[in-house]
Amino acid sequence: MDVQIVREVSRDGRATLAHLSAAVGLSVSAVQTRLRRLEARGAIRGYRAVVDPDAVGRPLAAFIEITPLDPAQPDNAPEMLEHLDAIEACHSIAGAASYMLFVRVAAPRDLEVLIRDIRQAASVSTRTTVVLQTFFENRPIEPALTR
Amino acid sequence: MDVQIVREVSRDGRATLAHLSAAVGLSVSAVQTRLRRLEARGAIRGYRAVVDPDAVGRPLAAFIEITPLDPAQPDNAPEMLEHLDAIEACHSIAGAASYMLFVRVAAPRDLEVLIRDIRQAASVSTRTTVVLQTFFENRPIEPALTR
DNA sequence: GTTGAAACCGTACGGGC
DNA sequence: GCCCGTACGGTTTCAAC
Repeated sequence: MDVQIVREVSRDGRATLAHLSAAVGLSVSAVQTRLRRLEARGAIRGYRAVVDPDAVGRPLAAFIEITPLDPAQPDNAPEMLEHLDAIEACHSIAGAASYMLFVRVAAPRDLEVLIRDIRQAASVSTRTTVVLQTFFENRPIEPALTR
Repeated sequence: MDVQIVREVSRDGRATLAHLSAAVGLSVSAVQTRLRRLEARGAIRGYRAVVDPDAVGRPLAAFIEITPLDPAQPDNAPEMLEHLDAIEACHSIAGAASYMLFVRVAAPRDLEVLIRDIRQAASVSTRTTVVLQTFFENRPIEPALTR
């Protein structure tokens, strides 16, 4: 039941309780209680408008792999990079590099500036892969069937 | 003005028109007109609940780079892969590989199955990088300052 | 862009299972 | 514990300006 609510609200974040109620076959009140609980437990972290990057002046996306220059140093790259608003995501990864970033900028020269900022802010080397075309992204997460 | 509305609604996708109206200093109706126009023009593509991947049984994320086995063949990998709901994003990239995927699964063995499915569906070789920890992701896109 | 009125929705509360 | 129904205040909608 909760799974179905999550699915609906992750497809349409502005769906009304009445609509959700119709979709899952519960009363509005019951849906509201479940939704509030899902939000309180952190299963639903919030709601976002999905924005077209081109429309807000960030048509160029890239992946940036990051490797600390001195592996002996304590490494707090994520905190050092958080203030750069071009960085949309930051993961630590298994592999040659330590972190994988996903970034969006307006133009190639902004990417150059960003890479320089990243290197300076976190004392790291970088390896950048430019995105040529995005076929799809941010697809709603389907609750996994396997338990 | 539109920029400010986009920023607000991308931080809180369920913000009411009344709240947006207060935030940008326009009447509720004016905000509604602008919001409808932004949606119609595709600047706002939709609204999503931000779901905790752990809570829906997909705690394991990975990047998968994809290279066609036969570069001479016409390549329609994205269409071939669209039906796999573990794939959250699919970009074509500049670099050694042709595509970069971002995927979420329940456990390592599901990743194994997924990689096999991808290889078969699209006749490609893959290179997978497991995500160890996500510091942040899906941060709201700030409209770029530079024009 | 604005105002205003009607329809709709979110919320809290009472009660039943 | 979970669910439903109702009533009220806030919200969305759409007309006229």
